[in-house]
Amino acid sequence: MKVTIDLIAQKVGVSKALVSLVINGKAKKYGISQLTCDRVMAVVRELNYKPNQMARSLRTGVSNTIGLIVSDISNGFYASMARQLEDLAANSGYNVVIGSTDENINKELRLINILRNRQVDGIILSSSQENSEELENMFKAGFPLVLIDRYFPNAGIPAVVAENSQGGATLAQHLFNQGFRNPLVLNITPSYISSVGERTSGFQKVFTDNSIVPEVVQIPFSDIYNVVYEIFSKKVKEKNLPDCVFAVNNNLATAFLSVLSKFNLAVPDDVALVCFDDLPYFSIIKPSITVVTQPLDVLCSRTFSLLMEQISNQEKVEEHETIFEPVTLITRESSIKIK
Amino acid sequence: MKVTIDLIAQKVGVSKALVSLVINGKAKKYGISQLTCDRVMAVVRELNYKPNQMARSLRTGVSNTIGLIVSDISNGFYASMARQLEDLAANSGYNVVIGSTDENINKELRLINILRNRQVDGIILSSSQENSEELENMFKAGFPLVLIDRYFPNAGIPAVVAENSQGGATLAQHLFNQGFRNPLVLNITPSYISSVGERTSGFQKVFTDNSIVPEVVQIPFSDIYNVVYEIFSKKVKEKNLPDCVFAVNNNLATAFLSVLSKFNLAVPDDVALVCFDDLPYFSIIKPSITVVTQPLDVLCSRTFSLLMEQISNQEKVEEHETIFEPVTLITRESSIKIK
DNA sequence: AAAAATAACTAAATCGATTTAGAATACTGT
DNA sequence: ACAGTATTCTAAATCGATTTAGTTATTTTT
Repeated sequence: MKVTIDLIAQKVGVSKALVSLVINGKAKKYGISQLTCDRVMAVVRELNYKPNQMARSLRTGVSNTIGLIVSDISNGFYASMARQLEDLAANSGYNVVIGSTDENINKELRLINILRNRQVDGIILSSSQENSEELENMFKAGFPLVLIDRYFPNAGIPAVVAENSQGGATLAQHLFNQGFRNPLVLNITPSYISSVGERTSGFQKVFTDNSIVPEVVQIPFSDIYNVVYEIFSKKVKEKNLPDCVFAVNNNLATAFLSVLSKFNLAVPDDVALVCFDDLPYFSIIKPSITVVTQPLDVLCSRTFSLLMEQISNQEKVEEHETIFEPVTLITRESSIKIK
Repeated sequence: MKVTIDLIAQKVGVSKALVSLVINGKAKKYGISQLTCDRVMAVVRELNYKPNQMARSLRTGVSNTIGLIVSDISNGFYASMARQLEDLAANSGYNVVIGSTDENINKELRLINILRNRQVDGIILSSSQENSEELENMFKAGFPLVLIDRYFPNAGIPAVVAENSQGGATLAQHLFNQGFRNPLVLNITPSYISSVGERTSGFQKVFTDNSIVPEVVQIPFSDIYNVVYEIFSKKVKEKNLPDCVFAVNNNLATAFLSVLSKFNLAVPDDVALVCFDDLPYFSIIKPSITVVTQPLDVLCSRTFSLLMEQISNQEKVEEHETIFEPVTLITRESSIKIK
């Protein structure tokens, strides 16, 4: 037997309107007597009544649910992001529905649609779109949306990202200072994704400013290990190894390390390594891995605030600047030149 | 301007009942003419109408959403689990709402409540409860529930778990065969959690059968690194090191490796290591780490099927046996005795 | 040609809440 | 004693779908 607001109202002998008002803390506002409040709450507790969220959402148009869409929730970076956002959301009475896109543009669009039909109050999105048209329309139409990790320059959609370009440059400068002169960039395809694109271009600029043009290879998202293996297989055969490698994310770094060990090559003696985003094991292994890290907690809390702002102030849908959060270089053994 | 079923009905010039029937594929059943169907669908497409899920759920009592509750979604194991379940769910038209409990019994109960108020159609749970009373009641009351990774013996709640005991035994036997005689078990608190409990007891049995009683230390979930550090700090001081360590999960193994390197101790020369659940880096590092792995894909698909069964057959709420999936030993360098 | 059967559709109830205008009662001041 | 004001509460509309009993028009049967 279901416990609905009608049941409560019956038991107490009042209207369900009253019960609703009491439950939603509007008793004072509507001059409901303390006695009545207490009687209602007593029954509510006795029967452990919890309002049906579907009914509530239908009426109010608010679901207290937000959507989080990322390329792959099993990826450690996004998993941590999900966790932090989950906690922030929970503190504000929100739940999180999660979707993974596999970097697939259509899957992303489909997911957005599904979540909107499910009346999520807003979406936090790490987009794999190539252009931002659809997202702009959505945002301009007043749907609460915040981009995280990846943004679209000049699209006017609120976004919170790391200073990826700066991060790439920092790593490049570090390698250059160490005396490395023959860098290879392992970049992820699709390369139009802002984060990896900017990491690469920031990296490139430092070297080209020093008259060195880094080689950049594109690795498809879906088949990292094998492609990295092929690349190094060829380079080993041609005795054409770089003296250092920049992996634009930690999956690439892991694949790279795995491939190197297959070829019995050592870091940093044979090839140095730097990468984006720390992993627990990077500081444990020998050699430990030099990285640039993003302040994930800051990214998440900024993002969540921006979303909440939009959700509460339905009117103002201003253009938003992208927020760039600074990154941190952690120098470890993998990038120290052996003399 | 919202696109509702009323709008569609108006535009086409039919009742909204008809629109609903057409949309839900019941046109034939209700003898609606092909012409009318086509006219409805044309408008539906033109206005890109998608039914409001809240309204639909309110009416039907079905939300096409399932809940996933784990201790921590940022943990790689659960993140992968989430991803696999998300994909399975998506294929069946379901969304996944995620919650993390931090191994906190009350948080878990609260989350279950919240998800149920949100009318999730069922819950997949990796429980941190000490006893299963509440969960049993829920299940017996007909709420679709499947336990994953952790179960309650004789509770009658459907569960899909790895052969943890067997896994612990396998690792123990491997270590014993390698000649290790002084094992230390790093166990997670709370230890009533079936998975880690059984890993430990399975491990212990093999050694006690060989007249060796392994030392077991309890590490609180929330502060792994520091506690492991303290333990080894003491052991190093007392020159009382074990010759091998069994970490009941990969977080413990990572912390252990980190601590060991702090003390300049080497694996496996000073202390060997085996652990439960593989990580990408375990096969890359020197030495690579011996592990027992769970067939996560099988666990997930079995779990999801069991949940779907319950969701579709509302009547039969039978007692269920726990399903145990076999685990696999991957022998690597960290457990090979140096002569 | 009246009765029965079929085809194609619709009205209205329903799910479980929220919200607002206004009803009922008691209390003031003159 | 009565209009005016508080106080406390309720009726009914509403959100956007689904579902079922029933209506209307058409065709078939006898």
